[in-house]
Amino acid sequence: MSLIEQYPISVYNSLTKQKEVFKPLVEDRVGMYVCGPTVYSDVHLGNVRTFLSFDIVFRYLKFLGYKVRYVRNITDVGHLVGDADEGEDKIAKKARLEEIEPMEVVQKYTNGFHDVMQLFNIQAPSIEPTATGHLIEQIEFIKKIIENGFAYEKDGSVYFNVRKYNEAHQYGELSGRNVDDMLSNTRTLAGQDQKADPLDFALWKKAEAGHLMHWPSPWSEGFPGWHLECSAMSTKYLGQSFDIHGGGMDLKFPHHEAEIAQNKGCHHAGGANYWIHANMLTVNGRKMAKSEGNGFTPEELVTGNHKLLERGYSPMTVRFFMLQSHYASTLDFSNEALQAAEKGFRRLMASVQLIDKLPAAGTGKVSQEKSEELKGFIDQAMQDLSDDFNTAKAIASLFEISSKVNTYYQNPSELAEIDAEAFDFATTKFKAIINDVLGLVSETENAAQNNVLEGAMEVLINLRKEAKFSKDYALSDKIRDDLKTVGIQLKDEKGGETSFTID
RNA sequence: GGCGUUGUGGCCGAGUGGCUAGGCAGAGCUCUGCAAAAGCUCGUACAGCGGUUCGAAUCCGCUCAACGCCUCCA
Repeated sequence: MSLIEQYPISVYNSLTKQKEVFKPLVEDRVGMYVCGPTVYSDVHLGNVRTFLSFDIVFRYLKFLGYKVRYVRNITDVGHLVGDADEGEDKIAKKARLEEIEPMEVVQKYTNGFHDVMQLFNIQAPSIEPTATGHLIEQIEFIKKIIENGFAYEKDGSVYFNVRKYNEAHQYGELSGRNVDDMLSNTRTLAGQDQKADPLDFALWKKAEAGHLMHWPSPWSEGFPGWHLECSAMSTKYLGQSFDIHGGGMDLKFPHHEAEIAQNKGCHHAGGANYWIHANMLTVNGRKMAKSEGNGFTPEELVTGNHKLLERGYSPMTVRFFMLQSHYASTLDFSNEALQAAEKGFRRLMASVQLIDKLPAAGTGKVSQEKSEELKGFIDQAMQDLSDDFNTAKAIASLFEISSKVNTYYQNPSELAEIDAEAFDFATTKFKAIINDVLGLVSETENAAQNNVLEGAMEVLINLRKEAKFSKDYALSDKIRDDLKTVGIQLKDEKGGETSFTID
């Protein structure tokens, strides 16, 4: 029985607003599209959370044995600069500010984005298409929507006709809005722009004089609308219908709503069967966002160089911290919470490393009950992961195994009662879930594996042993305390051996 | 105003109609020359008010509080 059959996934589908059993269109294969970053500034921690959430989905699907094509775009055409800025391309604006080529901005922040993804051990998608690389596809997409009568041209720009679309389909099916409500809400705001209706949105926009990024099209020299790229690229790489579409909660409306409308307006299929939305990272209860001034870059996070940070936190600590909550819940950041996560993470990883130091299992009278209990934690963790990717719950089971491992180390007679096969199964899966699914890796291993350091530590440990042997506790304690102040913790083990860990 | 979400013990955070979430912090004990680490034990939490039910933190209603999105326009 394959893992896919053994642990069927259920997922909360934003489109139907209920938890559903996940069934891909093609057996054992999954197509997933996630809205990527707009590369006009550094990503902050809130962005990281979204991409981490889908990293888990990606990793877990693969872990179960699915073949996954994961497409995550790079938005390099640029959207509107928020707040006060008046209708100017985000990237063009930034470019003029820094007096460099728009594509230079794009390259710089794309590189930066990749660095951040790597820092947090977030895997690269299968395909990472750019909007500027798919102008032709987008233009063709618009042509079809016009042909189908759901879009119109006005002065070189093309707009999606929401009202017309709504006659044949349902605009607002994802976000739970209806056209009439929206119309009555905006009647007073309807400006004198080119749109025939305030609800309409741009598919193609004619470039104003001085606009830096523009391309030729049948309608004008201009650029594509900001919802379009995802429709065009998901269709190209995953097909008109595919399995999963993900993104941040804040993209649900209007972005994803428009995407569905464009898809149906073009080829009648709405795109993804399952929509997954990751929730926001908050700081003191407020969404982390540039405009709030409460976002920090990964660099600030690691160094602790930010007014909200008491000190630095390692990337894996942050990753673990985020995985301790469910992706669909808001997660509130605080120094206290991060410090708690740091300790918990270390505890978990310490037990992973302890497994290799354990004696053989099953050397005594084997208890089936205890052996099954151990395997049960793995089973539970898998079930939890299959239950809407509940990493928080799965981690609870992992800590149970962690405790068991510690017990076995301290009391080998307990391990003697565990069936060797069961032990091997549980510990192998334990490591695999931590490393492959949760993407957590030890941050101390490399330092500890340094040969020179190992040698020096052996010298110190032996010196201390001699001091202890001659009951010179003042000296032995000094060695230990002084090492502690430089970040090395000595531990006197059961058998008289001494080990060390690096903070 | 519309749509959606949330409110859990000192902190962070899972959660199912009845059975211990888990992590961190705190208390006690064990081990230890002393530490550290680890193990064991402990707190009986679920915004408020009603209702459904044999039984609800978990279902329904109301109230309060908080948060997110809302056609801007490129």
